[in-house]
Amino acid sequence: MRSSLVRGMRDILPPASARWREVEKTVLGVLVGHGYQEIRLPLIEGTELFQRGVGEATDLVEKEMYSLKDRKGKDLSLRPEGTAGCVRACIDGGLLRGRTPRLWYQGSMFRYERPQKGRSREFSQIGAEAFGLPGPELDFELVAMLAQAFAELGLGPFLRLEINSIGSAQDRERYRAALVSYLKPLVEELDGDSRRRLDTNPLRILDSKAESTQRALAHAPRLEDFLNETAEGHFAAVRRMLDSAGIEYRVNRRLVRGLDYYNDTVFEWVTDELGAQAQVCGGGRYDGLVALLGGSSTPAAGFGIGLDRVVLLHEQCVARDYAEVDVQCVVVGEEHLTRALAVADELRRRTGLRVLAPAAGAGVGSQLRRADRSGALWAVIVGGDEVESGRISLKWLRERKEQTALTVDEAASLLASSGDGGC
RNA sequence: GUGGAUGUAGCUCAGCAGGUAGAGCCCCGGAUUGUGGAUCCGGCUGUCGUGGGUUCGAGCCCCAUCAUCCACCCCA
Repeated sequence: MRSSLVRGMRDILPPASARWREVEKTVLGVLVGHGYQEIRLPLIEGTELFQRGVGEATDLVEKEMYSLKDRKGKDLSLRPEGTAGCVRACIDGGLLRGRTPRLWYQGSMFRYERPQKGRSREFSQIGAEAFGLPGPELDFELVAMLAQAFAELGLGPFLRLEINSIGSAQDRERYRAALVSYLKPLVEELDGDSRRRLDTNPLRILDSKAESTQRALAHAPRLEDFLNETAEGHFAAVRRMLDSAGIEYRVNRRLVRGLDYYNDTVFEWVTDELGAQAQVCGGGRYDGLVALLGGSSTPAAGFGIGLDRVVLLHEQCVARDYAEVDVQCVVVGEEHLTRALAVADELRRRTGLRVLAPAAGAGVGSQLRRADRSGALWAVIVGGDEVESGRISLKWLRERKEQTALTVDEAASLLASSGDGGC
């Protein structure tokens, strides 16, 4: 019996992997350019980290975690998101003492959900988290980096930024009470999920898609009326900065996050191109989380980018041909294989290009056909004529140029001035 | 977790009152014995998702199962 891929997992094969590389490189370039440093985190954490950090009542913790017991019975979980683990690591590593680290990480997250396009059980995120900065300029910085990254990827026209402020925990507590007492008499009109949430997580009712629920919410109290002055001022400042930077956004007063740790500014990037899996990025401020997880009270904010969805969108919206190599070395006659290998090696070292070694045993025609298909820009031919004259033949595969005989040295400097080595 | 659709070659798909599998693309070779892309010629490729059942006979019918997709849900 042939073994098969586990449900909800996915392989990323070439050439799709090249696209992943490009997306990752672009996003990370922006983060690094803003002074964010890499932090590497474990895939497994104690289950209670997520229960406390993300929130007991969230769907994520309630029913989507890959949880297991190790051999001594300790409760562990594969990370379903990155923020809690990052905060834990910062506390453990003493990173927050008198410093304001800006960090990025990338890697797999795991959630046990029904798989769909854009939603697999293992998925990849790039996350950024910044600590110790209470001001609105951090919220702005995070959003601005995302706007830049998405623009560089050519995805600007397909994405929309939505932002909101959900105030402090106290604000939400007061609002929650008001919302519940407003909805209680209307219970009959709510959909099943929303009814359950009335007790567990009433704010999530706000972004229910059920029509009857949205009707029932028509005259509900509004969260923005419950925000304290500081939260109002903070949100206004963030918006001013976005305005003056020319970053477009929509204030969505119904936007609430599914994870409990957020406060004040929250945001999402959404697209209409991916069906139901519309959200490609989400984030916000979480000033209370560090203290909640046992560190000293530290303001913080961050985001997570759903890379699978961004890559999917990129695939749909940005045409690309990813070449496998830059130069294909072609050998004519097996007796010249050693020479050809040496040429390939020298070109590799001198140019930094991707140079594919020659395949002995195949005819010149088929070697060139493969070179053509691989997307290589050049073929370098080594055979009897070349060995005799002490040169190689350089052939342009994508341009109308005459094939020329050059010394390896000349070829190397010519090639070095073009191309960037692929990845 | 709920509801629905779909699984045939590497890819896109055809196949029919149930009679034992086909096309295009791809790939390989040749025309052109040291030159790719176009054209022409030839060739290779299948547990018909898996297991069971009905039948003389199942890709097609029935049951189960697995996977994918869509919506719900959930989030990134």
